[in-house]
Amino acid sequence: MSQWYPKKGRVIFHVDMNSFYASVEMAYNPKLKGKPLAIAGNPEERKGIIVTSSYEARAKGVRTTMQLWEARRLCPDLTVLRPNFDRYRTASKEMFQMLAAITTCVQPVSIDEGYMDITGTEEHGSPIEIAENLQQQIKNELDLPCSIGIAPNKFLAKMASDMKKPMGITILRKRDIREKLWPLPIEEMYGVGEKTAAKMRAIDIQTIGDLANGDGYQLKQLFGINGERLKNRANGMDERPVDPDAVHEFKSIGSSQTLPTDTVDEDEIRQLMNLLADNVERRMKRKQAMGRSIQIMIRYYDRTTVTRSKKLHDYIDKKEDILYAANELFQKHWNTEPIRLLGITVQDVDEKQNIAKQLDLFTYEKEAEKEKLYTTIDQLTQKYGKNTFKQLQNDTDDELRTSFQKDFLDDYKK
DNA sequence: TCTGGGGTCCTAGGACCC
DNA sequence: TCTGGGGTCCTAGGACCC
Repeated sequence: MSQWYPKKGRVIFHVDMNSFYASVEMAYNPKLKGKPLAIAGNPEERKGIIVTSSYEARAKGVRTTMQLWEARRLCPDLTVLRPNFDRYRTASKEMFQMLAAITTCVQPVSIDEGYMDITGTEEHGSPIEIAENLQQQIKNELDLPCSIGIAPNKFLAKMASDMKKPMGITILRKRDIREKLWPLPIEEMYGVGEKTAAKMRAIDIQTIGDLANGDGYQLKQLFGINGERLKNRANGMDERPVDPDAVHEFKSIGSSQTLPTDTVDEDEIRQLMNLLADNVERRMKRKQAMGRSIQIMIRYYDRTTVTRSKKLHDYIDKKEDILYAANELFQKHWNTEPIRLLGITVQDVDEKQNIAKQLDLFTYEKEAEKEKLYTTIDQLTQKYGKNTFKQLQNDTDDELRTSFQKDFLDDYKK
């Protein structure tokens, strides 16, 4: 007979900073508090889009990705600041330290949000007490608002943190799903974007509840593995662990930039490629990383975008190597039409220390192999004398013969 | 006078090997 | 002697998220 165990669920937090960049600026300069504030790119260079805005600005209709001129039209007294990433990184670091003081099982997802698995941290209090204390601490010490979702898994915690902003704490248990999650329109589900939402509405899935009760076969046909996954999540199922190491396992480092105006000028293009390679090198140095694939992105005047990539023979991290590989791809694939944006990304990235380990292992294996082969050669030489190499040529053991020929035979003859 | 810049994950076809 | 099917790598593109 199988024994009945009480099901021991997890307790997951999703901590989400509210309008993070704008809030950091307000904490830095309290005179901005209570005013409509937006962080935006350079208005002179057609990159003037809203990155983040304060709740006061949102109340006037200002939205992320909106053109700056449009935001100003909706909200004439809008204060606009350029992003100050160093400031945001510093605040982010301090925030994550507060999370880490509660549990080491913290997974940063982006600069302003992260998951925590607080299962088994009862000494800090009940989940709600922990959340309330954490939220207050972030508010008191950093002057920053956040929302916290509490749930048995990552997906539900993420959805929960979205339900009450700013400064919300929301619990979303399995038994709350029907009432709190299912009525939401399908596009509010994490993982469902514009395209997927449109496709779902076309098959009459309007809410998360419709998805939860949708035809699994049809969803699989239409969306593949993602259809199954989304349906499971809509039913509150998500086994993904909170992974504190994920943040170190980054896979690519890139830089891209939109030109002030579309161009075919090769000097201008060269200058930009140079700048991008510089950015990538700097960020790779900062992360102590190297990579062995290179990708370029060309967005043309009409916004059609191509990416071209190439696997390299060696790991690279130097600007000259990045630039050389990127230029090669660019020369080969540019169709000479006016360019709007260029990007360079180094992929297959790993931390230097890991690469060193891989190389060490590789070298070690080579050495061991070599040792083994020398021993074999010695034995063969004893047996065949001068005819050893002739014997090897005729050896029917393909693997052995090619190994000898390729790597070591010449060496040994000397 | 549209739509930035940083990423991740998934799919799909062709090459190549067994 | 014209043929199966599986696995992995490489490349390109698309969807999504913040």
